[in-house]
Amino acid sequence: MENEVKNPGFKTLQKIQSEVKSSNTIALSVDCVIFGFDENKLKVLLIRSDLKKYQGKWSLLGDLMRSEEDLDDAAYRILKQRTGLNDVYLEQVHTFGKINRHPAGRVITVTYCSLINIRHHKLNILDNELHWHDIDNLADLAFDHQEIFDTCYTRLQKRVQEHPLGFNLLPKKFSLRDLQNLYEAILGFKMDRRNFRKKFFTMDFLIDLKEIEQNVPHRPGKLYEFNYSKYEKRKKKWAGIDF
Amino acid sequence: MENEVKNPGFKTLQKIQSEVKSSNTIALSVDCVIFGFDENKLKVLLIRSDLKKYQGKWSLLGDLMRSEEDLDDAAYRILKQRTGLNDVYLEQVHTFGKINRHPAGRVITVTYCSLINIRHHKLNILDNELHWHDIDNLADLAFDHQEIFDTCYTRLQKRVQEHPLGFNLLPKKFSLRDLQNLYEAILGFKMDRRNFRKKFFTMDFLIDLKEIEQNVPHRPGKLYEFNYSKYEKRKKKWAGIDF
DNA sequence: TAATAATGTGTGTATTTTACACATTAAACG
DNA sequence: CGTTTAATGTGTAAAATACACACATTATTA
Repeated sequence: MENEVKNPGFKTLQKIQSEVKSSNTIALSVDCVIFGFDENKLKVLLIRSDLKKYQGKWSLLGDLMRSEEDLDDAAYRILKQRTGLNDVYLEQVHTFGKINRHPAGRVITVTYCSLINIRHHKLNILDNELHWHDIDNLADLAFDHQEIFDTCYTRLQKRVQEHPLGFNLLPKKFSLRDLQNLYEAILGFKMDRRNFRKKFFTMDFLIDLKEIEQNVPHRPGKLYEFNYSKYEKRKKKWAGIDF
Repeated sequence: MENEVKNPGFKTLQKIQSEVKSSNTIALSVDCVIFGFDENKLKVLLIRSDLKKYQGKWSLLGDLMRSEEDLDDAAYRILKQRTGLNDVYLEQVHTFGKINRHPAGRVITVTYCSLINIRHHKLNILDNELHWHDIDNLADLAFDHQEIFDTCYTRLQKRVQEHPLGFNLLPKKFSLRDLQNLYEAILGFKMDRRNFRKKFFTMDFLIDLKEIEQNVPHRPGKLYEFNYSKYEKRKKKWAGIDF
C-alpha cells in the first residue's frame, strides 16, 4: 500500500482489519480535530482518507492506539505522526462508539481537539494529503467524521465563551480588530466593535504596546500584547480545563 | 468466583486478565457515576470491588464492553446489570486511559454519569454490595476511581448551573426549600433564599399548586410542580445535552 | 485638499446580580 | 390561650453587566 511506504507509522486498512477481526475485541483509535485560524477564517485540518472505499473523501487525523501508551500520549503521537505538530495542546472531547461507525470493523475512537495559528506551526505535508479546509465549506467527510467535527466545533465555541483563549492564535502583537476577527470567525457571528473593546479592556489582559499597525490601507490601529502573567493568576478562578 | 455465580453477566478478574493479556490489544470498559439525592444530601452509588487486591475498597459501577454493542448501549446495559436501573439518562463524561490505571491489565474506561432521586428508583441490591455514599465522605476508592469521580462531579456541578435540571430529583410536589436544598447539596454552597426564589420564579418553570406542606414542624411552605411543557419549549434554546 | 474608511472613545438604558429587612404563618410551649 | 420560635413569603435599593448607539479622529488615496 502506498501509504505504508510513505508513512510507516500508520495503520492501513488491512492492518486494522486483521487486528480488529482476528480477535473478538474492539480496536481503539484516536481522532484529532485541529482547528486553525488564518486570514480571519476558521479552518480544520483534514487528511485524504487512505481507505479505498472512501477515496476522495477527507478524514480527521487519526490512527489506532497502541497498547503500551497512555491515551493522551497516543493523541499527541498520532497528531505528530500525521502532521509533524508537537507543541499543540490537545483536549479530549468525546468518545464515539457506534457499532458500524468504521468500515474496517469495530473501532471506537476517542476524539481530541485543538486550535492553533496556522502560520505559527509548520506542517509536515506529504503529497498534499493534508489540507486546511474552511469549516463552513466541508465536503462530505469519511465515516462519522462530520458528526465528530460538529461535536468538537460546538465544544470549541463553548470554550471560547468561557475562557479568553485565542491569544496564542494571533501574532505576538495584534490589534483589537485582529482579536475581534478571531472571535467572530470562531463564534460565527458579528459583534459590536465598541462593546467588544470594552469587554476586553475590562478583562485587563491586554498590554498597550504604544505602537500602531504598519502598511494597512486605512488608519492603523494600536497594537497590543497578551498579558500572560495576569491571565495565569486569574485563571485559577476558572475551574476546569485551560485549553 | 462467587460473583460469577450470582451475576453471570459480570466479568471477573480472571476473565479480564485473560481477555486483556492474551492479545496485545486494549480492553474497553464503561464506568458509571450515579449521583443520587436523598434527605438533602448528594450521594454516589458504589459497589464493593470484586478484586481481591482491592478488597474492602469501593468502586464505581463498571464492566467490560462487548464488541457487538454500541458504546452508549454498553453503558446502559452495565448500569442495568449492576444495579437494576434502566430508566436513567446517562451522559458520557470522559475517557480515562493511563497505562497502569487498572491492575488487571490494559483497560481504558469510558465514564458516564447521571443524577437520580434515590427514592424513585429501586436498586437491585445483592448482598449489600451496592451502597449510596455521601460524596463528602468517600473512603478511598479502587484504582483511579477517585479521579473519575472528581471529573464527573465537576461536570455535574457545571451542568446544574447551565440547565434547570434537578426536577426529576424531587417529589412531584415540592417546596422551594426542597429545591434550594437540592441545589445547595449539588453545588456545595449556601445561597440567599430570597434571590434563589426570584431566580426560579422568573425562569417560569414552576406551577403554584395552591397547596402547602403537611406535617412540618414550622410554617409550611407552598408546594410547586415542575412545568415540563414550558421547559421543553425553552430547552431548544439551550444547545446540547439535556441530562 | 477633500473624500473615504477605518480606528478610538463615551453615554445612556436595560437587564441581571447581589445584598439586605421586615411582615406573616403555623407549631410548640408555658 | 397568649407568647415564643422558626420557619416562609415578599420588596427594595445598589451594583455590576450587557446592549444600543453617535461622533470625533486619523491615515490613506484620489
